[in-house]
This record gives sequence, C-alpha cells and structure tokens, in this order.
Amino acid sequence: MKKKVVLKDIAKEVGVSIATVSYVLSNGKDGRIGKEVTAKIKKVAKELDYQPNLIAKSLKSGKTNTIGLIVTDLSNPFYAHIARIIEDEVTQLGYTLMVSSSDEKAEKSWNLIKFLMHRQVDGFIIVPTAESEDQIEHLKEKKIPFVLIDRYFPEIPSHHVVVDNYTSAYKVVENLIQTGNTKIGILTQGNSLSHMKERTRGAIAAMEKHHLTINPTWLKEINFDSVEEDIAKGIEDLLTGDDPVTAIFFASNSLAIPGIKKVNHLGLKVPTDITIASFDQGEAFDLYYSPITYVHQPLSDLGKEAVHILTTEIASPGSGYQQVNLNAKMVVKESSRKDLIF
Amino acid sequence: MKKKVVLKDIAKEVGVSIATVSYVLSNGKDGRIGKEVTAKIKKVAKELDYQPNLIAKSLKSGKTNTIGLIVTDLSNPFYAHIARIIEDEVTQLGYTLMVSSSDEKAEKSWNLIKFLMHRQVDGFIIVPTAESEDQIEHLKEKKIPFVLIDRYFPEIPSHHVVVDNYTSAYKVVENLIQTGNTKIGILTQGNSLSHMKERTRGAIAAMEKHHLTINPTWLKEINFDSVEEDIAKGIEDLLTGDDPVTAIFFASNSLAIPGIKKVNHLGLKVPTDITIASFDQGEAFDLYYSPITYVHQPLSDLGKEAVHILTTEIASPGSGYQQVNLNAKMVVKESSRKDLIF
DNA sequence: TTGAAAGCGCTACCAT
DNA sequence: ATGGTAGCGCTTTCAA
Repeated sequence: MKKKVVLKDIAKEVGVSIATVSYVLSNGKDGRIGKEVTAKIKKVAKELDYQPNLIAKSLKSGKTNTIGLIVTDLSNPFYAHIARIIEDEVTQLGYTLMVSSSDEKAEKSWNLIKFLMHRQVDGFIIVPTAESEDQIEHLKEKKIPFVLIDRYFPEIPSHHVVVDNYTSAYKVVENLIQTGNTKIGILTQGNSLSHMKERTRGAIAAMEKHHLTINPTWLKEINFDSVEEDIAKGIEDLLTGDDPVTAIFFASNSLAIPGIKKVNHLGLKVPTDITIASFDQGEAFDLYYSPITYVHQPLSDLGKEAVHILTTEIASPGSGYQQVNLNAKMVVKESSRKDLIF
Repeated sequence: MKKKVVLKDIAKEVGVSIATVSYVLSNGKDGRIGKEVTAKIKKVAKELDYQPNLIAKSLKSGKTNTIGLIVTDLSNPFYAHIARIIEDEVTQLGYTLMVSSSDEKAEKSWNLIKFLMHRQVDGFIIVPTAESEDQIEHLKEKKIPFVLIDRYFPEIPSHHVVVDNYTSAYKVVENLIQTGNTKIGILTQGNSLSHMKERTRGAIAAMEKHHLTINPTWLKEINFDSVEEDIAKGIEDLLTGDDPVTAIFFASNSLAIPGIKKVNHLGLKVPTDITIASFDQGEAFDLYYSPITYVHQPLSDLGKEAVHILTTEIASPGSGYQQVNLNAKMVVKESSRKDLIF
C-alpha cells in the first residue's frame, strides 16, 4: 500500500520547500514564484497524482466546507426531493452535504447535531422536530450558522424558510367547501409544530368563514409511531361516526398515501363516495384514478433559499434573521371535484 | 464570539498537561490517571462544554469515519430509500454519510469521487454510471475501499451487492406470458449497465422459453435525458405499430411512473386494454386503480450488506471480493392479470 | 523569488 | 501517575 502523496513528496522531488509547493498549488495566481519552478511543481504534482488533504486544510482554516442537513426522514420522497435540491446547490458552491434523518425524534436530532458539530460542519439546514427548541438555542449560543426549513419555532428568532401553510390549507379546504362539502375531516400529525398548527388553523378558518359548524371529532391527530393504525381507525371513524364527513383533507403526503390506501380498502370511490385533498405533492397523486387535489410546495425555491441564507450567514455572520414565507400552489384535480359528479 | 473550548483550555483550568486531558477524555478506561485528576478533568470539560474536534482527530488518525454514498439521483424514491437504509446502518457504526447524486453522468460521478477522496472519506458505496470503469479502477489503484450497488462491472473484480436481475425479469415476463400475453413491449434505460443488460436478457429469455417470436421493435431503450418524450413515443409505437403489444414490462420505476401516466393519457384501461408489470417498488404502484405487478427489491438487505462489506473492508483491507446477489420478490397484482378479465 | 517555522487540535510514545 | 514532545498535512507570516 503505497503512501499518499503529500506536499513534502513534491517538494523533495522538485527540490524546493514545502511552502513553495503549497503556494503554487493552492494560490491560483502565479507570479510570486518563478515560472520554471511553478511549472515544474505542477508537472510533478500531476505525475505523482497529488491529492490535497482537505482535512488538513480544514484543521488549519477552521472551515470544513461541509454543511449538515437534518431532515425527518430521507426515505420520504418529500424530504428526499428537498435534500436533492440542497445537494445540488451546496455542491455548486463547493460544499459537501452530510445528510441525516431524525425520525421526528428530538433525541435523535440532538445526537445528530452534536455529532455533526464535532465534525465541524460550517452550518446546518434543519427540519426541526418537536421539543427541539433547546437544540436550536444551543446552536445559537455556539454561534453555529443554521437555517430551519419546513417548520420553525415562532418564539425563537432564527433564519427559516417555510411555505405559507395557513393560506394554503385555507384555500384547499375552501375549495372542498365550494365543491359542495360541509363536513370535512382533517388528518394531521405532529400538531405541536408550526407547520401543522398553521395548516390546521387554516383549514378551520376556511370552515368558519363559510359558517360551517365544526364537529371536533372531525379533527384526527395521527401519531408518528402508529401511522397506519391511527389512519385506518381515524378514517373509519370519520366515515361511520354519528356525523360522517363527505371529504377528507390530509395535512401531509405521509398522511395521504396510507390514507388513500385505506379509502381504497374500504371500497370507496373518489370523488363520488368521498372527496379528497392533500398537502404536498407525490408521484402517486397524479397516477391515482381520480387524480388528487393537492398543495404543491415550491421545493426548489425552498431549498435554494435555505442554502443561500445559510451560506450568506457563514460568510458574514450576524446580519439579521432571514425569514422567508413561500407561496404554495393549489393544484385542483378530480379528487376534490364533487361538483363534477352528475 | 467566544472561542471554541479545546484541550488546552481544560488543561490550563485543571492545571495538568494537555496529554493528560486527552488521555482521560478519549481513553475510556480510567485507571492510569489518578481518580481525583480524572474526576476534575471530566468536571471541567463538562463545565466548559468541551466539544472534541473530530477534524483534528482525523488528521492524526488518518480516518475520518465518514463514508461517501454516490447514487444516481437522491430524489428518486428508490435511491432515497437505499440512502436512508445505508444512513441508518453507518450511523449506528459511528460513521457519517456524505450523499451525492451523479445523475447517471460519468463526469459528475468522477468529480464527486475526487472531491470525496480529497475529503478523505474512509470508503465509498457507489451506484456506478455508464462509462465509469476508469473511476472504479482508480479507486482500486488508490486502495480506497468501495462497494458497488445496484449495478457493477463484470469485467472489473470488486465488491458488489445487486439483485438477481436476470431471474427477476424472467419471472415477471413469464408471468405476463402465462396470463395470456404473446406480444410484450420492454422499456429499458441505460442498457450498457449490468442491471439493465440482465433485465433485458431475462425478459427475452422468458419469451424465447415460451417460443414467442420477438419483434425487435418491442424493445425500446429510453434515453436518460429525454425520458418523458421517449416513453411517450415508445408506448405509442408499441401500441399502434404494425405489430402492437398487449403488455408492457417497465425495467425500472423511473420508467414505469411516466409510462403509466402515458397509458392513462391514452385512455387505456389496465389490465383490459394493456397489461403492465414493472421492476422496483413504488408507493404509486399500490395506489393505482389496477395495482401494478412488480419486482420488489430487498433494499434493506441490499443496503445493510453493502455497509457490512464496506466496513469490513475498511477494518481489514484486501481479503477477497464479496459479491452478493440478492433474490428479489415478484409481487403479482391486478395489472398483469389479463386472465382475470372475463 | 523562496523558505523556515509556527501552529491548527489532537494523540501516542517515551520519559520522568 | 503524569507530561514533554513530535507529528498528522497544510497554510501563512516573516525573513532571507
């Protein structure tokens, strides 16, 4: 196993000092070092196939050019998509991405944050979990640059990039109402988090605006740890209770997919038997026999904004918090068009 | 901005040497250092909220405890899922994952590999792109541990973990035949790669085995850069040509999703008008009105095996190549059951 | 134009 | 039981 080629090897080979080699190889602009020496160093570096050790450079500079991304679950297409966009952005800026999943668990999230801090990442992009306020505060104390996405903590000033959950939910539910529904079930998850609070608030506001009486049993909070069961039970409840609903609003894609599956199993036809709408996009939505009406989040803008804010913060820390609220687009398809039935 | 706490700070505070502090804090087993000193060092470390600098440790040890994962596209649910599994595995082993997407481009892949090598990753897990043989050879030359997944290069001995593409494709197509199809279209992509070669070979073998004449126009290779268009055109061709097919086998999920969309657009009913089967799982498959028959790849085993092989190689290099062939499971649903129609 | 040397934070060998 | 010191690979200041 031949050893790795380092600056010293080149220096020895060329017959100059390590400092000179370093200067030539890293400092783009030639000129300080003689033409011949410069050429020779570059030639030998290539011959020896010199590969710079970025770890050493990082130790010296205190910057690793890596950024940590913490999502709740990389296998969720929604977050995978965001991760991909962020990956492209940071790669273009010369950074490397370290990706991890917190599974909506504060403890996991905390471990990941500590671990990545020890690895000296230059900054974080985080989808915060419930009960992780202290972690965010900790990052602030330590002056580690970070940007929250998807959700944030209103009481903790920080950079964040989210979509206008309230308005989007409002619009979707209003759409449901306008197509003839007066009883609407709402499935949510992780209600202590800002995004869900807003979606719920928006949905309810739409119903109130249209003078609908809201039966509290129409609101179903799904537990992260028992999604399938909770959803199955929740939907059965909604449809067979004393006051059955005619429509269901899924507050996220991870609710909608198993939810629709359940609707299928019950043998219900969409939108005839039940009207459906969801937050988030998903490849399954379009393929469904009755394409699903959904809120399309601008993931590309979200990812790019987050990276932009983060890298700006890294470059010049402490110049005020950027708090971005992106508009989402409602895509109305057949699943919510009860009005189409004749 | 208060400086980061380093060993020296603790040493000064406690009144001992840096070496002692290092020893106490990193070497789990106490005993060599006095009880009191040990206790005091630990106490001060906690008070000062000491965070070890893993970069420095890496420089010293030559190990970074990071592994690089290169997939073709992290936003593809299939690869996202694999990434998630690998993430969990390596995290458990104390490693951090750096994830990147090559977009099936050898050049991108090469840049990523170089970049991650400079970052001194301890090893790679790679979904190799076409024309990237030299990159693999390069890793071998440099003695960087790596494991190929999903595909590999038969002519280059290396660790790899793949599924039995030939047999799986054979079985699915045979299923299509057994349910009454004699003319079957096959959509593939990236045919120079081992996995696609095998799938194509398997599909054709099944047809030959059943004495079907294969019309070469039934084989459509889809270009990575024009998936939508190629698929739309390919499917129209298959269905409206001189010798129209009654079934289509999609050799991957990224072919099936847009393919099924096209079938929908054409207003064709599955499985009445056209019978369908696909490689790879996808959440859309189950939700489809006529659930799709597919080859379920054991992603969990695949990811775990890859990590296991890689970490073993890192720990003790050069002890023979592990080449794993996993069995995939055929899941027969309604989309391929032409026999169900009456 | 070039190089010596210090130092980034940590570990580990060898003394004491 | 403790600590001095060298060194991982690189950059950068200051001198020559």
